[in-house]
Amino acid sequence: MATVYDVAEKAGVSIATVSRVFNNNTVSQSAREKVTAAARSLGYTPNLAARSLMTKRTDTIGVVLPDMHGEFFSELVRGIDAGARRLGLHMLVSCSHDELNEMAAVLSAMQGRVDGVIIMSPLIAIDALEPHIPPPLPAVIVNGSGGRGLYPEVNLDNRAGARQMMAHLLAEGHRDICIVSGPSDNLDAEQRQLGCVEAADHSDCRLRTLAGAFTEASGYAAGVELLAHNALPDAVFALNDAMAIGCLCALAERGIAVPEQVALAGFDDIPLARYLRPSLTTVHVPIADLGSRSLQRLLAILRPGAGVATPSDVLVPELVIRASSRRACAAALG
Amino acid sequence: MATVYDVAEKAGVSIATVSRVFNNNTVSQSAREKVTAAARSLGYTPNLAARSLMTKRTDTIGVVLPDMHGEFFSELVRGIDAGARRLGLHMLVSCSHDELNEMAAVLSAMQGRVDGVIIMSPLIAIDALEPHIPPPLPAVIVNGSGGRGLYPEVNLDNRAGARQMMAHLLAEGHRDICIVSGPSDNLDAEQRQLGCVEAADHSDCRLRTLAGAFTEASGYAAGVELLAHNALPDAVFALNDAMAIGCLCALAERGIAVPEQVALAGFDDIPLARYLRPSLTTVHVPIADLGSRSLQRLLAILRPGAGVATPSDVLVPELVIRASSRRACAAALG
DNA sequence: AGCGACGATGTAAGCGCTTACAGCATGTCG
DNA sequence: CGACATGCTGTAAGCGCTTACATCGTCGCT
Repeated sequence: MATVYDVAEKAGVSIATVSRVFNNNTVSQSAREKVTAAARSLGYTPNLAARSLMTKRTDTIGVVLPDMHGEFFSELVRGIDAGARRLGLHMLVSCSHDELNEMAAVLSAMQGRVDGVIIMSPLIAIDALEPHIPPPLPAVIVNGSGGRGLYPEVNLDNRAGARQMMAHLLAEGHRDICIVSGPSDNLDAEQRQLGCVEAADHSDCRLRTLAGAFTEASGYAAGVELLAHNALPDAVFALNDAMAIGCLCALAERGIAVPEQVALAGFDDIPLARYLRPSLTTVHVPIADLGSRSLQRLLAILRPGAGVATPSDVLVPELVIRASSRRACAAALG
Repeated sequence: MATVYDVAEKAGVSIATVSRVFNNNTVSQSAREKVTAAARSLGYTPNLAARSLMTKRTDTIGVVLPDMHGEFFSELVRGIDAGARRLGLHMLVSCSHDELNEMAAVLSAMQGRVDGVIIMSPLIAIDALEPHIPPPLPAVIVNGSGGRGLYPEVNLDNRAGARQMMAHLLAEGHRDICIVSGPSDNLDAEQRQLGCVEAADHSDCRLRTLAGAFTEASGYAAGVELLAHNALPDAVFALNDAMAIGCLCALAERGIAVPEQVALAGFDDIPLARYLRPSLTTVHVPIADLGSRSLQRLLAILRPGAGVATPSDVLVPELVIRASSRRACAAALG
């Protein structure tokens, strides 16, 4: 590998001039041309380790995810990557951390490799995680509430989304609503459930809960359970789309018509929600936005003054009404 | 930030000894204890830039993807990450490169940041890409055929998968089969189509093709098209699951029963394929395996001798027969 | 003509680390 | 008892780069 010395010699200048050319400092036009020509002919690329040894920067940001299953995470990464590339930043990704120690290990291993990290931790409470974030490491928490304000957060208003959906279901005339919950330790799930309860409390509706785990399989199981007890609600609100799909499958298998006999709703608005039969009423989560927004936040720390801080840290999801929740005539008349 | 000097001073040893402790070289027990104690109390972490300046290693591998849409890529990344973490490697990810220049730029930007790269390039022919891979950068190509053997490849046998599915459809008695193709420049799509044609050539079946783009929307459009011409085939084979879902939606909307009136099959076996109504017959692609296998290949280059080379570079997908392709009675009797 | 200002360039000092080499006790053997 | 292998440890030389500082024309000005 060629070094600054090789380029300098070939171009007939000093190494400082070579360095200046690659760092856009003041260099005469003639010198710049000689250096770039020499560099090209030698196939020179600056050694990044040496550079970051001097500059203390890595131009890389870390992304720590609990998992990589499903479209949610890939969308998030996409959102971050898009912004990062525009800024000339790289992205160090690590997933599959459902456990505190593992998360802490990854975080400390990232130290020195990244200028900052974006952490998504719906399973691990932030206040438990905070002590494990190496102090010199700038961090932004995405979609994980419960922090003590040590790190900026970018959150999705899961609660508001759930309330919106409940309002919609109530407006459609449903009074016996069953929610399929998420994993007990998942903060998104918790917030969504809270929103449901809040909405129900302000109404005259009956709210039941069936345990789920944010997977298709658990949604399917919930659907089976629902039918076994022979007490179909007016509407089923699965707290994510994957479970709604599973549930829909169970209902369809047993000949229950959606939305005629029971309305169904999900949460997330994954791309294929609209292609289900019936198309799925759900809450649209701007996942990629969540990613790009958290990157902006991180950047506001890394390059103070450069980027304007985003106005808000809370993204409000949007109700998407499709066929699966259309007013069931029978329920409306009864 | 503390350095080796600080730790050495506090522990009363030389910096060489400190370094040895952190690199598992021969150090007396007593020295090791003094150093680890000093390091802990100072919160010392080795500076990775300085280390890789000496060692020429980054302990990081690059992953270059064309995109991050859908579950395919996230699964792939998951497969790679799992292996990488076990080996103490980090993962630099970059996505959204549907264009040669962009890909080349990312590749050259990764040089010096990674010890090797895994490149997935279904859109860009490998022989066009190869000249843009910096020569000193070890690389493995995953799922992109057409290379000249300069780099190891890990491929999925798309053709065999398609042939299997065709054999199944033929065995079910279908003789008028319509395939919904993928994007014209996508190599996976190309191979799958080739497999279909091969299988059809060895049979007495009629094969039609409708253009698709690997998206739900294009599958939906294909379904609409199919019905517009009023000439329903015996079976529709969408060359990926997303299109099968879109197609199913279009058929269902117009009251066409699957599989009674027309059989339907997909390719990929994305997690929710089994939860569709009817559940989708498809070709199971071991995506995470593709990822971990390519990592093994890369490792075989990076640490020669350490890992046993994998026996094969070609993964054969597996037919998964579900409800959507069950023999249509009418067709069987007719 | 002589002054300071200024822009381009070179020199050299590290950044924090690994590692070849040398040094220095030990213990072992002829 | 000297020669020699053995096991730890320290010294010092870089890895390839950025950048403070010094140098050196050149120019505009009085």
